[in-house]
Amino acid sequence: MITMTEIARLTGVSQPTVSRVLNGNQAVNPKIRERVLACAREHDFQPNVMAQSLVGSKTHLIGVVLTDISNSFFADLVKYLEREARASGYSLILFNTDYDPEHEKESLDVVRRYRVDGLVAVPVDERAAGWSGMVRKLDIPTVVITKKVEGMDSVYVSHEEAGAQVGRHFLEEGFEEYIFFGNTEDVKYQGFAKALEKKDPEFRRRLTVISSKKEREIRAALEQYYSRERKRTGIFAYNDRRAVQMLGILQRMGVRVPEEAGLVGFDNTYMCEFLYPRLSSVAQPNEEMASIAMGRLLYKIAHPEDSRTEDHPLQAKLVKRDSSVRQKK
Amino acid sequence: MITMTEIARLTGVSQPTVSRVLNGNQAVNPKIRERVLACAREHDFQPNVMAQSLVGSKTHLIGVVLTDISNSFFADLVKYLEREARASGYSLILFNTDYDPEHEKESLDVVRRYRVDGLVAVPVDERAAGWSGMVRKLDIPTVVITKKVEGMDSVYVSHEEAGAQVGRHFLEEGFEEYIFFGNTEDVKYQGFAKALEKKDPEFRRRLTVISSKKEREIRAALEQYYSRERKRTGIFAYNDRRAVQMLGILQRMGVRVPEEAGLVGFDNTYMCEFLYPRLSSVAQPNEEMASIAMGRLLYKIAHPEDSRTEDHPLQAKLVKRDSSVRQKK
DNA sequence: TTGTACGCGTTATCAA
DNA sequence: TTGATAACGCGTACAA
Repeated sequence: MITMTEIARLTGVSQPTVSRVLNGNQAVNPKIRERVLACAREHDFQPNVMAQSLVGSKTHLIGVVLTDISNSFFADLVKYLEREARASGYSLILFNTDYDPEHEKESLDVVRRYRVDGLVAVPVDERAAGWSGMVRKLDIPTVVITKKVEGMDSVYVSHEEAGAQVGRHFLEEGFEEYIFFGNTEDVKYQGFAKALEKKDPEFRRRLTVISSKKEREIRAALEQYYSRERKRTGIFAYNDRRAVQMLGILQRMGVRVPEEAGLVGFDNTYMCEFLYPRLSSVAQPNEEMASIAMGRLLYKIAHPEDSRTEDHPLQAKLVKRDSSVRQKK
Repeated sequence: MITMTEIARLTGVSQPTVSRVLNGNQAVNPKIRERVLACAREHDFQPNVMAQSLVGSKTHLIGVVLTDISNSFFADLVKYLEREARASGYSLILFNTDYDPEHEKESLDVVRRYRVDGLVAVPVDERAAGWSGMVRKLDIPTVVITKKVEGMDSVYVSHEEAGAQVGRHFLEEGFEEYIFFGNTEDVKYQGFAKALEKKDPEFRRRLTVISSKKEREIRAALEQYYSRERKRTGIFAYNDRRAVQMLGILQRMGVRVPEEAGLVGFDNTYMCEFLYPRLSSVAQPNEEMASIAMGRLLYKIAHPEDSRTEDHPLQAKLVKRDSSVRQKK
């Protein structure tokens, strides 16, 4: 691949002159300018970013370290992050930790080796011993996304409030028993439970939790659940994947949705609109989240002296659809 | 961030010695070795890849330029590509073209600027004037994935054969009328049509094509379709997204699946197993595809003198589920 | 307006 | 076994 020095040789000028022409900084003799530009175009010159960053100490790379790119929620996020980065002349170097702290550690090392200008991280477990210390020690402008980490810039959706929205929705719709499909350590669950408890201090007696991801076990749990007489049940699944799974199982069991069981998912993925019945789901503002995160990151890169830390809680929004709303008329 | 020169200063040796210690190449005085290693550990030294590549002319970067990361099929692919790359000490620099040739061109420029060691590409339109010329001119080891490009290494699934499988499946299951939901320029369609035509030269009279992505239009088309008496209809959707959409519409219309209409999707995404009825779909061997592509790419990087080009057509496999198979018993 | 000289952080080649 | 020294491709101060 052609270099500035090579172009300089071909056009009979010095390398810095070529640099000046190509960067359009200072004034140069129009004739030389043309000659150099022509030569550069002819050989399709592209500056070596590696060399540029070596001298300029800017790599124009943003490290993205996340847990699972195959999850369409994150894939979506990456798409928007890439768009924002590209618009500002940055590129993404991507790492998938697969929820493995080892991979995460490894990725952070590599990220440092590339001297990325900034880092967008979705931690495997932000509460794990030393995670935030580890990241802070990298000394790279960082924004945590989808999670809140104390003392670090975080852009996230309040899962607690989101869960509460679902709880309130269930109350409005007159559900009287509840199933949470997921892990109760999830903040979504906390908010959900709190909202319900507020109206009904004894709601836990009317709550069933299903955590398994295996169809057989889920089905068994549901069959046991339905082995007694039930009132209208509101089911909250911790993401759309699980919600679709749940919907399928309910349908196979012959439970009518939403008449007997209302269902709400999380992430508002494209299929919500397609399913029958259409699936209610909590929408996270993905594009906004990516945009704010990248905007904040670029600001931090541009203002390294500003060591303040910002918290960006965003609002999720429950999109109510047929799966949890009683048919009118 | 600490450098070798800095470590050299701190430990009172020369910088090349530090390099030797850290790379473990040549023998060095054990005492010095320890001293240097200790210092490196203490400051968590990570070599500057930019500097390394400047001299070594290897960046350990693989450029990934694809059309739409938010499509879970590609997201899945990226996950496996990343895994393979990581295993060989490479990292991914990711570009999302969003099906825009401008973005694609731009991405390829940036990829060159970073002097990536290899490129994995999903072209926006591999038949577009100059695409393959453009990529070839980059002079970077490249593997095209999911598409076949003459004269370039390609790893892909034969969509023609995949479509044919669906056609044969419809024949076996006794469908007598057909809907193709997608664009007829798609090779899937060609294979599908050919397979059916073989048995029934006049099958086109029994074929309806729906290309719109808008629910209203699709529904209108279906209503028109069902305005006359119909035999059992086999519907082939060009991907699972569309298949789910189609399924929802059919269910809303009260068309029974698979009794009145059989449905087959494409990509075999996770939800196929969850839906009711479970969705038949053509499975592409994603992991294998990523693994072969990356393997081939690494080979080409390691053997730049070998300019042969390899074609890797893989077999898709139709996974038959309830949505297209008559219930037994 | 242009060229010389230097430095960024490494690796590699020498000579010591 | 170690240390000078050059080189990679570029940007930038400085001198001309």
